[in-house]
Parts: sequence; structure tokens; C-alpha cells
Amino acid sequence: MASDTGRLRADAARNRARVLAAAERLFATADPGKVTMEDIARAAGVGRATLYRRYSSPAAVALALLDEHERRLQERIIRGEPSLGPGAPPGERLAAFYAAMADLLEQHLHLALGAETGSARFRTGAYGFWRLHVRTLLVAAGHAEVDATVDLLLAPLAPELYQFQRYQQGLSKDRIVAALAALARRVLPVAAGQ
Amino acid sequence: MASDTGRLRADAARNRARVLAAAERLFATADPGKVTMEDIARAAGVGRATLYRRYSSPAAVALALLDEHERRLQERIIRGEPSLGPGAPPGERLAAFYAAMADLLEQHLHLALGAETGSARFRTGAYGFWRLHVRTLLVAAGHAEVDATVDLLLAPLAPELYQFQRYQQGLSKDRIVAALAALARRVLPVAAGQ
DNA sequence: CGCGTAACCGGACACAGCGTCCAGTTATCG
DNA sequence: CGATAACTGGACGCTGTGTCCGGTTACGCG
Repeated sequence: MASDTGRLRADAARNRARVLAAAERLFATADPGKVTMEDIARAAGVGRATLYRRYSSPAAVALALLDEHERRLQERIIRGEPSLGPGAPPGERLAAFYAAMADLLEQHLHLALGAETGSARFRTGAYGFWRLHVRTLLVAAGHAEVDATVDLLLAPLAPELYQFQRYQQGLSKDRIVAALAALARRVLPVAAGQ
Repeated sequence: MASDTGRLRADAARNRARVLAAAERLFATADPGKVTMEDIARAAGVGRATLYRRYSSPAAVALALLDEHERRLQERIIRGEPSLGPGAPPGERLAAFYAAMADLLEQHLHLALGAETGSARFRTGAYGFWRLHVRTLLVAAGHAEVDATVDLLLAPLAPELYQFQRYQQGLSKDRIVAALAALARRVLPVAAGQ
């Protein structure tokens, strides 16, 4: 979705780039929840209707920017080295996944907050991928109640929560990652429980 | 906050009741995220300024309604019977707390969605209470990384998540509760880990 | 019991953002 | 090189917000 640059009129492509660059800047600078379509359009030097042509909301713009980074992580999960990639025991893979997601949130929190806030998070394609991945790990570990547990294990990765822990509670990324890892190893222990 | 009915002019009290009743109805009927101050005022037969006098946003109204129910649960946690109340081992208390919260969400999901959506959830007084309770359980169980783990364990109770699991994934309340209980017992096992 | 005061009420106002439409412009294809 | 299809951006009407102010109503005191 972020890379359908294929066959695009020269001026359209130029504007597309302008919009994404301006949005990246805006979301990083201002409160991500308060960026409006008008803001983005003005910052990009583009009319509002032009913006609406391709994106239906500020969240959609943020999502397009975030998408690229998430794809890269998805690639590493599918084909990368353990423990993130295949090969490691489920608990370790989950811990590695948690750590990688924390990295992503640390780097692009503003985009995540702009894109996946509230229940919108569950409707993104990326969430479907994370869900499938964790589900696989649960099955591999022989966990009972797989379907209900998947989303419980993804809940700690909500962007708003990371923001709260990091900047309200003042926790370092490392401590959050450590807690996530401990959680992962307890829920999916090496000696697979029932 | 929900019960400062003390010394209130007759007409003010009447309007207060009208507003809360109308809001209760509205949040249950319509999409809780799309209820506006104007909607509430109109439904209550009250001017907008009157509404703003006491509540700063639709979320504040929903919060006032939810508050009462949450207080009751808080009472049961502090002084009630085990496993919800004091006496039971931490893992069991956490499981009971999860079950009680699921009950609350099942009954008043619309209010929770109206009040505690997104990062607003962390700013409510209620969240502080849940946080303190879970923190106590973690300490009692001798858990490491208490501060970072508290919020991770509360994340699965986000209203949006419950809505997603229940109505998008089609899971029953019982299955969600079962998964939460399993999680609780693994994170806080009877033989207290480090 | 009646009056003064303080609090309350609700309509009016100005404003910001939304989403769409349309007329002008520009790139691409035959 | 001309026709066509797509892109662009300013303008418009709408909805919701938050505040202000003149009128009204309940309470306390003499």
C-alpha cells in the first residue's frame, strides 16, 4: 500500500512524496492525535481534495508511513535468523518479537499513535500478521485456549500503553522489554505446558 | 464524583438526573465514540452550556456513569470474600479480578468505550486503583520487574480489546475469562517464582 | 412571608475541521 | 500534435465545539 508507485503521473508522484515527508514531520512534531487533514495539506503545499484522493484520514497517512517499517519486521520474522525468525522455541520467539516491537514503538511511536489508536489498531493489516504469528507460536507450544489468548498477548503492545509506560511512568525501553520477555517465557515455557 | 448530590438546587438536581439517564440511553444505543455533547444535551432536554457546566466532554459523562459500578467492584476487592478479596494466593486473586473486570466490561462495555478509550484510560482514577491492586499482587508473589509488569497485565482489559474479542472474533465471555485466568496463573504461580 | 442575592439555565455566536464538488490544468496516448 | 482522461486545489455547506450573557429561579435572612 505504501509502495504502489507503479505508473503514477509525474506531478502526482511529486505530491505524494511531499505529502509523506510533510506528514512524517508533522506527526513527529505535534501531538499525533491532533494532526488534521488540513495541517498535512498545508504543510505539503497541496490542496485538501488532493490529499483526500489518496488518504481518507490522518490515520491513513500515518499508517502508510508505518507500513514500510512493519513490513521490514515481518520479513525478519518469516525469513530472518532466530530467535526472531523460525527455529527458536516459541517462548524465545515471542520474547524476541516483543523486543522487536518495542524497538519499532520506540522509533516510530508518533506514527503508531497517529495510525493505530484505539480500536483502529485491530483493523490494520499489520495486526492480522502479528496475530497470525503469535497464534502459530501458541499452537507450537501446545497452549490451550489459543484463540482467546492471542489478543491478550498482543495487548501489551498497544502504542498508547507504551507511551504511558515510557513517558508517564518514566520506564526505560530496556525495563519494558525485560518485563515483556519475562511474560513471554512464563506464558510459553520451554517444557510445553498443557 | 458520581455522588456529590449533596446540596444541589432542585432544578440542578433534576437536570443532572435527566442528563445521566439520557446519556446512559445514548451510549447504549449509538456508537459510543460518536456521541456528542449536542446529542446528550438534546436528549436530556437541556442547553449545551448547562451540560458543559458539569462535564467537559462526552467521555466525562460516561465516566461518571461508569464510576459507580467501578466503585462497587473496588469495595469487593478491598473488603470482600476471597478469591476476589484478600486471603487467596496472588494468582487466584488476579484471576478473580480478571473475571470481575470481564463481567463489568460485559455489562457496561458501551460506557467503558465512551469513557476510557485510547490513552484516556490511563488518566482515570479507576486505572490508578487497578494498578495499585495488581502491583500489590505482584509484590506479594515476589515478582521481579514489578513496575513494568503492572501495566502489561492490565493491558488485556482494554475496553477496545474486549469489544474486538467479543464481537469481531465472536468469543464468549467464558472463553475470554478462561484465557485470562490461565494467564494469571502462569504469571503468578502458587510456588512464587523469582 | 416577602425580598435580595447568588447560582443556574439555555439560546446565540464565532470558529475550526470535515468531506465534496467543479472548473481549470496537465500528462499521456494515438 | 491534438484529444482524452486524470489530477489539482479553491470554494462551499455542514456539523460540532466551547464560551458568553441576559433572563430566570431557588434559597436565606430579616
